[in-house]
Amino acid sequence: MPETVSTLGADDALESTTLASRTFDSIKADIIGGELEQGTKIVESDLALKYGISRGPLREAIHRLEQIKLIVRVPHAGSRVVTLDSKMMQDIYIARESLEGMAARLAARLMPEDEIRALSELLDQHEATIGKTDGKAYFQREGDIDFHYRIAAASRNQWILEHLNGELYQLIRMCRRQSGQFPARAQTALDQHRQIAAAIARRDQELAEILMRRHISGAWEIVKKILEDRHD
Amino acid sequence: MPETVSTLGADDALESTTLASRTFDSIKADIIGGELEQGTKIVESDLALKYGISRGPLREAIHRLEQIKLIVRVPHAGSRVVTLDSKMMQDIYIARESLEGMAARLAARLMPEDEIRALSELLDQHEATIGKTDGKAYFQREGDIDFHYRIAAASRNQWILEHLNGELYQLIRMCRRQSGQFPARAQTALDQHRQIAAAIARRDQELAEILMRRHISGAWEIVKKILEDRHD
DNA sequence: ATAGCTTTAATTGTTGACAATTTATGCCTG
DNA sequence: CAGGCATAAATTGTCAACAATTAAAGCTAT
Repeated sequence: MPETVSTLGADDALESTTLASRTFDSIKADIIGGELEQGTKIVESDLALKYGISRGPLREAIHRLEQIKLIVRVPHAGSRVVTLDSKMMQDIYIARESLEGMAARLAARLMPEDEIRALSELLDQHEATIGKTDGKAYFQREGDIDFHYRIAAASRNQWILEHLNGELYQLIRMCRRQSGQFPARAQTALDQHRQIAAAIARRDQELAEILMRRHISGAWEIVKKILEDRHD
Repeated sequence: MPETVSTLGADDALESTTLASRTFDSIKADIIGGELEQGTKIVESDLALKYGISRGPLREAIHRLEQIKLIVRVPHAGSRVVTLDSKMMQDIYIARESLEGMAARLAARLMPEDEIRALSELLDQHEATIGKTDGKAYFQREGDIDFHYRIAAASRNQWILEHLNGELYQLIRMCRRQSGQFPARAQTALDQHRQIAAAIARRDQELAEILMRRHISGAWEIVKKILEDRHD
């Protein structure tokens, strides 16, 4: 089992510096993991008790979760776990298409050769994983995010990186959990990843951006279809 | 003096529902306006006293300002007003180019006819303003943001709209204040706005996106040059 | 005189109590 | 019996005191 989750940098830091920060991570994990179901009412006193802290830091955690759009909050009324409807998912995928397309363009210009090599090796690992596990969904997905994360990081654009990694990828994880498994797409995705990596290696900015955008909008079309089929 | 600031939706709500929210708006205005200079150390007790509230809501305001990147905060050490260096500005303009390009594409697809007409009338007002005031900088700038805001809104993409309006436009305002005036560009910008509006009216998604991206990357080139000339 | 350690002050993180607002309950009236 | 007003409960917003951590000042030793 290859250790491809190393560069993720999201679920680390459980031993963080502050109570609010740790609680933020915990709740985030609970929401993404599904322990806290979508639409659940968040009651500050209850959660404070549950996580064994006082309401102060908990409020801070909630506010940060609101910024990430994992929680919606109406003043004086309370907050609930976000419920992802089709429209919101579409908005997220479109924003991601735009930002990651630009990231791929920048990566083609700026990614150093050794990182490009490492990216290629990562895709080799993915191919091996697909062969072995017949597309065991979980690792595929984390591997997919790992690929996208590396390109975002290679853009050397702090704003884009933070918003992809801190916000959009979390929501994408939730979208995927909601729309269930689609292991058939594993090989297709890998092929597209290879093409994108090749464009970056060739320093073809234009193509890298186009391929990335096509890759993501394609992913959205799949998710969209699944959601439509379900609601009939 | 035409009232073109109506659709802005940013500096409104001084009579908001909660203390933290009002304070957030006040501090934000003070930072953008320059009363709180870049790099200023933020001391919670001092600010709480200055704004006449307790540290609780003030902390919430600070955290929100941190999310918007108007304040940088290191745990246990304190927070300062952000200092915009050239790299950060570039990151912001690039992110904006990506997102607004996509917004323009979506607007070309989705903007209703009456909004397109209103957009055109807005540009007429801008032209009149340029003629009358010989490019009085302030109104030009707010007018410019007004134009861009309408397109972002027309994208009907909540994520993009919130992040442009809530985060990037504020930072752009700071960038502009820092790089000083350049009234010569007023007519150029207006021409480009006209072309973008025309592409949207023609429902030409591809062209609308390309023109918007060119418009913004051009704006960055100007700002960049000013910053370089200054530091020599 | 300076480098490094110790002690002190300033600032942030956390807590529990209090005030304001909203939502739910129940009573009264038409 | 239904609708609306008044009251009560629950929940969020705000405050001021306390604990923990970091930055600064002062001191000693080389």
